[in-house]
Amino acid sequence: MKSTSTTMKEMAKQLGVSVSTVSRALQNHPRIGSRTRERVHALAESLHYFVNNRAINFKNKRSYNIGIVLPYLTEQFFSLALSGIEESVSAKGYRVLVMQSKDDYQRESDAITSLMKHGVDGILVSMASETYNKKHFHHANFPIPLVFFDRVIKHTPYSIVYANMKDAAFQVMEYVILKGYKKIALLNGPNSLQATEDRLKGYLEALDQYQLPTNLEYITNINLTKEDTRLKVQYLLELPSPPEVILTFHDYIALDAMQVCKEKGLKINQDIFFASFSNLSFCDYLDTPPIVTVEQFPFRMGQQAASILLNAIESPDTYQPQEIVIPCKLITRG
Amino acid sequence: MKSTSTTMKEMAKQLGVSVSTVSRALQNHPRIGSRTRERVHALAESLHYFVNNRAINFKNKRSYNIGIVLPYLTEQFFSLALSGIEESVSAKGYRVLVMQSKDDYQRESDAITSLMKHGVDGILVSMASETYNKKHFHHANFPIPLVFFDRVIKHTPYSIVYANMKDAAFQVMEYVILKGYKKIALLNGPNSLQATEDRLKGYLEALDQYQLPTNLEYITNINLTKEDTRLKVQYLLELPSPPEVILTFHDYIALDAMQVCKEKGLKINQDIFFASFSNLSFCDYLDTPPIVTVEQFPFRMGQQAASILLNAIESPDTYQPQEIVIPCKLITRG
DNA sequence: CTGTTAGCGCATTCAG
DNA sequence: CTGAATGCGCTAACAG
Repeated sequence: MKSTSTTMKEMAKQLGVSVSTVSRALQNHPRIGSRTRERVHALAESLHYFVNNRAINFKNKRSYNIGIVLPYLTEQFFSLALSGIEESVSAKGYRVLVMQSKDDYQRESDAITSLMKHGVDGILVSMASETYNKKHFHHANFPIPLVFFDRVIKHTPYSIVYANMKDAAFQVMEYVILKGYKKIALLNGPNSLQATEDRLKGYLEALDQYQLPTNLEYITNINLTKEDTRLKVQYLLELPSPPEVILTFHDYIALDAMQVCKEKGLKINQDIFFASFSNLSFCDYLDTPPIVTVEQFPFRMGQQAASILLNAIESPDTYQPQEIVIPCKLITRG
Repeated sequence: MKSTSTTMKEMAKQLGVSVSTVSRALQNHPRIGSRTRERVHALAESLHYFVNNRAINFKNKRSYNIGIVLPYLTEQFFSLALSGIEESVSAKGYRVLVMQSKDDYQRESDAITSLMKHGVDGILVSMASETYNKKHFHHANFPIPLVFFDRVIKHTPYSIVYANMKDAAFQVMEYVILKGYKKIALLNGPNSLQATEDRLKGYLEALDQYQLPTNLEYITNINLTKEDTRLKVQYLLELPSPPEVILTFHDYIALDAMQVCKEKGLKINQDIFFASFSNLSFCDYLDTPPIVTVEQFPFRMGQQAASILLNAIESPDTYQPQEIVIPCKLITRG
């Protein structure tokens, strides 16, 4: 008894009128007899009729669905961004289709294809860290608009929204250097990410500007897994001259790195210090948080990206891909 | 130049064949000339043709979209559950449409309506705390299957998946009582939630079983906002005989409650203790975490709920609403 | 092996 | 004021 939903057709039949009459009655079209309108409405009510928006959208080649592809829903940064996106688009009558790439190229590519075939009106992407090949985006842009946020590709025909991480990295370093530390390691992300490059640039620029030596042993990359973090922190701690401060890719990494240090008997914010990015809310509850971090405003970033995408969807003729750089805010603790 | 995507119709015209031939060629139908098939595939390739799945789904009255309505994407519990849902359904070719109710009745009701009209294949809901009226769910069940998770309504025709919070509350209390504490307050959630009632039952049962007096002053409800938490914690601390332990609705609340205590000069896990629910990952990084909490397995809960829903969608004839109670696991610290 | 027809649910011409 | 016809993109039953 797969009770299928009521259609206009059935109602038309029951009332002995045409489908177009039912359609007009339902949308309170001016040129409809009030008598007929009443009858249609009454029947619709009793049959619990509700429109099949998919039919309408299908006809209009619109879905009012926005696709989102991001690495992990469980990372606070992304769930905040998603929340901003959802808030923005739902206010304009759109819905959000989320897919996780889990930092995997194939999953990301499949997700994009799936969204395209399904006919979303636009796509928002924060790239997987393992995405070196960017082909899967290129066939996606037409005819569906695509906007990158946070993990973006620069110099492409797409709009991008991201935080100025080079500047942020510089500021963080500046803060640490002015605190008097000289041996500062960088636990950076994977090289496939623009954000990794930007952090490195800011890091190097700060060392340069404050005339500190660049020690290549202090610069290391991780693939964002816990295991790799552990490995690289151990490596740093076992250097002949271990760092005083570790600048980590973001707060999650800092937390795991801290664990490793604690296991080695080091006291955080005493024997070793951390600087970081992201300003995740739970750091406020820590007794030994990173001494400095960066607020990247993921919620706002999501809203911005969504707003650009909606604009691209609703005014395709005047739309020009744009690049929005969100300034970061330094958060210092002691 | 709103470049609309290529259709089979166009390709058929270009090749001088019928649309059905193109359709068959594309899906490698057995009864098609290999010559024709090649030509069609070649053209499809060069035109970057991809199927419009919406047309197919529309025809088949399926969307392969699952709607999710939950309070907040930013709460770790829900993002974990969503992650489990996304993982389960995407493995079976479904996509996930998320909407946040923000614990608001109207938003929740609108979300459900929007999803229904849009024609999702099924809906997963974790109820808004302000949802007292349950009407909006009832018209939703036909013809779309609906499954509640975590914040469920018992005794309804819907499937429900939830953690056994009464049992969990009892176990937490038992642990606290056996530690020797007698003055235990309950900072419970809003009464609209089943989980609130369950926690209260477990709390009372434990007091009863261990023959401790029930002090009504120790039992208080909050609406899950930071402000209300602050208010109620202050109330508890100002009682003539303040509690030694506060059992909070979940870890987020515990964190905020701890802040209030710290501001009053109390030392956590010394002057006052906390017990809680949820076992959020960041608590592992705290120096003074709740002494006991409950792992509710939100990821698995999401998976379970998704699997029941998919089953309801794919085998509607044999589907029977079911009630899955996920056992919790006590996490003790110190 | 291939073309013709019908239809999914609806809005929208165009005719009365 | 209302009905008939058309089409959105595609598949499938029915004919050849």
